Parts: sequence; structure tokens; C-alpha cells
Amino acid sequence: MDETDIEYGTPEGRAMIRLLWDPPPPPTRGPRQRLTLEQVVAGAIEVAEAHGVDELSMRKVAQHLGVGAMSLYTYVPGKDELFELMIDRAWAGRRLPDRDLRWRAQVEFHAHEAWRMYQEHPWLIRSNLWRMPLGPHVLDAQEDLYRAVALTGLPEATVSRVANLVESHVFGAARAAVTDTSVSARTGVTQDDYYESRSGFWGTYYTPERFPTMTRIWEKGGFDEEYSDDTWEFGLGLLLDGVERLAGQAGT
Amino acid sequence: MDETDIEYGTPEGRAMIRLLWDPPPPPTRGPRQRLTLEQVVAGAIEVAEAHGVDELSMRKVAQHLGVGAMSLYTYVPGKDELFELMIDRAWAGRRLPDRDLRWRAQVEFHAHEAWRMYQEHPWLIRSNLWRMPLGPHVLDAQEDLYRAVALTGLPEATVSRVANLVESHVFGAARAAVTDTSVSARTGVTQDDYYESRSGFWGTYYTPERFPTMTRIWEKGGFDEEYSDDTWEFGLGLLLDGVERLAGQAGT
DNA sequence: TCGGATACCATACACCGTACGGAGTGACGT
DNA sequence: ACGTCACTCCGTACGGTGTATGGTATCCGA
Repeated sequence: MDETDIEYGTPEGRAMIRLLWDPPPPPTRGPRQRLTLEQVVAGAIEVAEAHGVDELSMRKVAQHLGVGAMSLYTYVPGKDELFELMIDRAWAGRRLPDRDLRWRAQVEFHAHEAWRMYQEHPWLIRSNLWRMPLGPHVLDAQEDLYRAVALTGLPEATVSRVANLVESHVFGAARAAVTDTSVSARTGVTQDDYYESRSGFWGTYYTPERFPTMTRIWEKGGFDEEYSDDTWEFGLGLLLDGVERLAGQAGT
Repeated sequence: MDETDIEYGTPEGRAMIRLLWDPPPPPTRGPRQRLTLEQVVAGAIEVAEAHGVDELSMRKVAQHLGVGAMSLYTYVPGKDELFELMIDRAWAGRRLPDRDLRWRAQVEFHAHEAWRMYQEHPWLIRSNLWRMPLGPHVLDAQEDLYRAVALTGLPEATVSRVANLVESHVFGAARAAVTDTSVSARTGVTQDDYYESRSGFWGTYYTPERFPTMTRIWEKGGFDEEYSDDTWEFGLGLLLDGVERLAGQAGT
């Protein structure tokens, strides 16, 4: 679990690439493998899904699969590499939009798929910052998103920026939805009993004088439906409106 | 390092809130403390800055401060709580915009400050998802951002969404800059030697036929200056253009 | 048949967060 | 003045982590 990035030019990096793109057939010499790489990755995802990514450990994955902990290392060089395989496998679930749609609908489809992926695999959010692997499914989805954005006819550098913007926006929204940064949700205090609770944080440290705007938003219920679906679609709409204006009326 | 959120209604939660807002004066009965809470938090940040957040451990912080590991627990209930204090302290460095500026300039100032904060404290990025603490400096900065956005005159729910959008966008851009998700940067292969390198990933797995759009963007240099400053400002501009249009011409 | 490559895994090591309890300290009540 | 006792500091220990090492069982190819 080192923080240093795997350098894809190194021998270990090439081994990782090969594992992602071209998992080797089981060798013919020794005893037969009891598992497949697919099963190992799927088992790891099941553990992350069931117990949370913080509880993901090689021993737990091994136990879940009914093998010894060290046996996993015959399938995978280490935990980081296993995690990259998990990420790429999660991206494998992303469907691609119909190419007959207008560019905006295609980009929105991509955003929806990203949102769905994060909802389905919340462990991605705790982890995506580790490293986005150079896996085939990641790259396929990104390529198709680039393709959809490129339909706008915008210059290449802008296409790349817009695509990153869309991915990043959905990730941010998903992160917010999962970690629930909304103040009201975190404290479990609703607007109703706000004025009654004069002990603890509210009323002693949080004062409407110090936080007038937040107080007003709160009173108007602006925090209530913080992270529903249409919250992130609002932001996406804002972004794509801007893109549409940039593109003039060029796109298909 | 549990993943379950600290519930701010629990006794431990109240202790955390008090630690954040109202650090208790050193008690008068026992031997004098060798350190202050400030020093502990600052020392932890120094360790995170020097060795990376993954290397941050109670033992290392203690060693850096010249005390025993367990002594830290007289200042702080645990590592998670120490981390919340670190985050709030990082937010303390965020300056607030001049209130005489137009709303858009104020929001842009906030975004710049957020960007600066992430550049100065990259360890925030690896961690922000753990939990955004209910600390005074976090809340002060957020309140002021809400205030600036509210100058648009937009409805309260929209103000909250836009403010979150701005924070989330800068975070996403900072994350991208740090983890470097760009393909070219990750592989260290520049456009020049792309066509020469026919071994390894490029030329065996990455084929222009499978990734035509990425290839074209690459050839045009669209990935070159991927994460410079004006990259994220481009996205922010897109967002704020949309907000401006939403607001009509209302803001100050 | 048998050599050798390979899978599986028990053990061990270094490191983590932190519970526990003992020793020393120093302000307070008397 | 002095004993009490809250308090700090911290050595030790426990259960967890990722994984290096090496032993043993297994099975293919010659």
C-alpha cells in the first residue's frame, strides 16, 4: 500500500499491464490452479462490497475464497495490483451510448453510467485517487467519452478538458453523496428540532450571527434534498450548456 | 481508522467538536504538558508533508515531536480525530475575498484559494473523503463561499448546489493534477517517441484503431498541458458562465 | 518413470492503531 | 508543610496489516 505510483515503464509496470490486458493462460507444468484471476478479482470486489473497502485485506479475500492468504500472490503481485484489477473490472460494467444520439445525449449517457457505477461500487470512491489503472475497460470507456465530446467539433485540447470535467464532476457528486458532506445530514439535526437543541454544537458554537448564509439556506430547506439524482444533473446541465455555447451549433 | 462516520451526536462526537472549536486549557492538576495541541497538529502536518499521507502514523508523528507514541493520546483521542484537526488547520489558511468585488470575482477568489490549499497540502486530496470536519475554519470558509454565491440572488437551494459545485470542481481538478490521470503523463511517453516505441504497452495493447479519438487528441497535443492552472479555470469559467446566465443580470 | 516447474500455504517480520497500567509530577485541600 | 490524587508520559502488549521466505504436494513433459 505504498503511495508511490507504479511506473508503467518498469518491469513491474509491464507485468501489471499484461495482467490487465492479457491475463496469461494457466501454465501447464505445475499443479492446476484452484482459482482463476477472474474469481480472485470478483471475490475481492465482493469483500469490498460487503464489508467496505477499509476492511478489504488479502487475508479476508483469501478466506472468502477458501484459500490461504499467500495463495493470492500466485495470481496477483500484491494488493495494489489487485485493486487496479478491481477498478478495471468495475469499469467493465459501463455501457456505451448509442452513437446515433446527439453529442449531448451521448455525454449525458456517459455521465449516467459513471453515476451508476459509483452507486453500484461505492468502494471506488474511497480509492479512485490511488490510481486510475491503464486497463482496457477504463480506456475503452474514456475513449468513447472522448469520441462523444469530440462530436461537438471543439478543438482537441478542449475536448480533453471537457471530458475530464464530466468525469470529475460525476465523481465529485458521487463522493459527496457517499460521504454526505451536507451539514444537516451529518449531524442528524433536521430543520424542525434545530431551534430546540440549544446544547452541544448547535447553539454553542454554531451561531446564526457567524453563519448567516448557511442559516438562511437551511431555513429555506436548501440543504434538505442535497444529494438526490437531479442535484448532480443540475451541475452537469450547467456544464453542458456552457459546452454547447462554446461549440456554437456545430455538433450532430 | 474505522470507516464508520463519527456521529456528532455521540459523546465522542461532542468531544471532537470541543477539540475543534474550543481546545481545553491545559489542566492544572498534573505535570505540565510538554506539547500543545497546536504543536501536535502542526507536527502531524509536517510528517504528512514530508513523507506523504500514507506514511503518516502515530509513531512517526510522536518521533518527529520527540515524545513517545502513546503520549499523543493525551492530546487527541485517536488518529482520525488528529486528522480532522489537520484538515481544519489546513482550511485555516484560506483567505476570504474582498466583499466589494462582484460575486463572480469573489467566487473565483474562493476557487483560487481552494486550489492553493490543495497545492500547499496535497495530503488533503488523499483524504478529503474520509470526512470533512465540522471545524470552525472549514465552516467559516464555506459560509463565506455561500455568501458570495448568494449575491447572485439565486434561490437558496441553487446557491447551495452552486457552492458545492465550485468546491467539488476545484477538488476534482486538484485530484487530477496530483494523481495525474492523463495517459501520457502516467506512462512518461511523449508524443515524439510514441511512434518509435513499439514494445510494451504502446504498440502492443494500445492501438490507434481501438482508441482513435485519444490518438487524435494526442497527436494534436491535447494532452500536453493537461493540468496546468488554466485547465481548471476553464472548467470554472464554464460553470460560472452558466450560473451567470441563470442569475439573469441580478448580482451586484 | 522421474525431474523439475509450479501451486499452495504455514510461518515470520515489520509495521500499524491503540488498550492497559505503572511511574513520576506537581497543584490543591487541609 | 504535607499528603492526596489528577494528570502526563510511555513501555508493553494485542490484534491487525502486507508480504518475504521456504517447505511440501502436485502434475506435465521428456
